[in-house]
Amino acid sequence: LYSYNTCISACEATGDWKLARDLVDRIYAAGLTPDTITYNSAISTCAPSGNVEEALRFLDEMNENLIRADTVTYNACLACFKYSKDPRGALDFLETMKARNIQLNVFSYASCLAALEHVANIDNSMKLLAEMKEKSIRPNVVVFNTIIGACAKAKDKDLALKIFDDMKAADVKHDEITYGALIDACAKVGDWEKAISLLHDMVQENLKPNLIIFNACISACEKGGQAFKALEIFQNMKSQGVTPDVISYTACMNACEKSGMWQKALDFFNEMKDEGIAPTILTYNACIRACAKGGEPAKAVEIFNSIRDNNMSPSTVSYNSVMMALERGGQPEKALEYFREMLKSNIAPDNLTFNQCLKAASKLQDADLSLKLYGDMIKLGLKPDRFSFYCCIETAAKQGKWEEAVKILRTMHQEGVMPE
RNA sequence: CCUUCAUAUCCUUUUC
Repeated sequence: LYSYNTCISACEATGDWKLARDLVDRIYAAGLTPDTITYNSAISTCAPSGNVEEALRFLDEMNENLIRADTVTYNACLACFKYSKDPRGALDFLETMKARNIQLNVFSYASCLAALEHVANIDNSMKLLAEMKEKSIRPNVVVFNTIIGACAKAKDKDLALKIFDDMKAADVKHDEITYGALIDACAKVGDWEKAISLLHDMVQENLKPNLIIFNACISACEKGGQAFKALEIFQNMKSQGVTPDVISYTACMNACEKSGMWQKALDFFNEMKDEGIAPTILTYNACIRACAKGGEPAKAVEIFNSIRDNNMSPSTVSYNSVMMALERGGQPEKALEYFREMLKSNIAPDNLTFNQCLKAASKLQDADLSLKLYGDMIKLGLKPDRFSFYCCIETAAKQGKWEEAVKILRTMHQEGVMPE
């Protein structure tokens, strides 16, 4: 049984819950009885894919077979919500745990906080923190780090820094991850100076900046429009023996592109390939956008096509980016061709895709097209925003159709979209 | 610290 459990545990790294399922069945087939650890491990394999259904199936199976489900079991289930379709379900599950008299611990709250990070507002996280206090469960470094991470996602840098102070006041020792989350909070609002100052702080405290820390700093400089600072950090990390990865390169490329140095962005692209680092789809997208900004639509198309040559699929953003390049290059018809190709390839268009098309329709002065696109957006459940309406109005305006323009303005009001 | 639970880093449109 110990051997089986070890194997099941190994499935977590790859998130292979099917294999875990098979191994559990084999335990029974071998005439053995799985224990709590077997199921706890099996449930954990469902976390990377956010497969809550399968996790709960394992939990039910435990109950049917009278295998005791403990706090770790329930915590493992909670962790499955993070990447599920409904991460907020973690809150309900926490209530289920209470109702079933499962003893909550710091892991329960940390898992729940991690699940909420991407979807909820920070108030929810703060409530959970308060609840821990009530229950005399002391928040640990992971709990604080997770909350700081949530502040970063919500672009609330000040709250992130305040939590950091609270953490110190509570005598909870911070670590590299704390700094990583704090620097990310600065990055998200483009405060590159604070990000770099935090980098220095951690060095002072004898915490060694790792790859993620440097990458977050590069991103902070990029967002703050400081391309040269970003490149400086890129050099610094190398001289400190930290090898840049694909994220470092992609972040640098974005920094270059944002500052108008699109050739430099492409240089990075070539350099990373020379280093034997495989680009991700995000890297390709950064390249395409650099070409778009540089007024090189042909190059953008070339790189777009090379995505498939490298056995990857263009993403929605890839299409949006290549369409942007073509539009900027004065080829709106060609941009629309890519839109059609996108639909054929079953890549889901998003709001930006449609806005891009509406912009093309405006350039082509094609009011019928813009009307059709508007209808398609609604059909697909996408919400036209101010820019979508703006394009429609512009198209009507170019054709002197003022009545049509006024009509669109009214629709806009009805839809609750505020005009500028 | 060796069978089971939680945390940080990269991409897209804005009137002229």
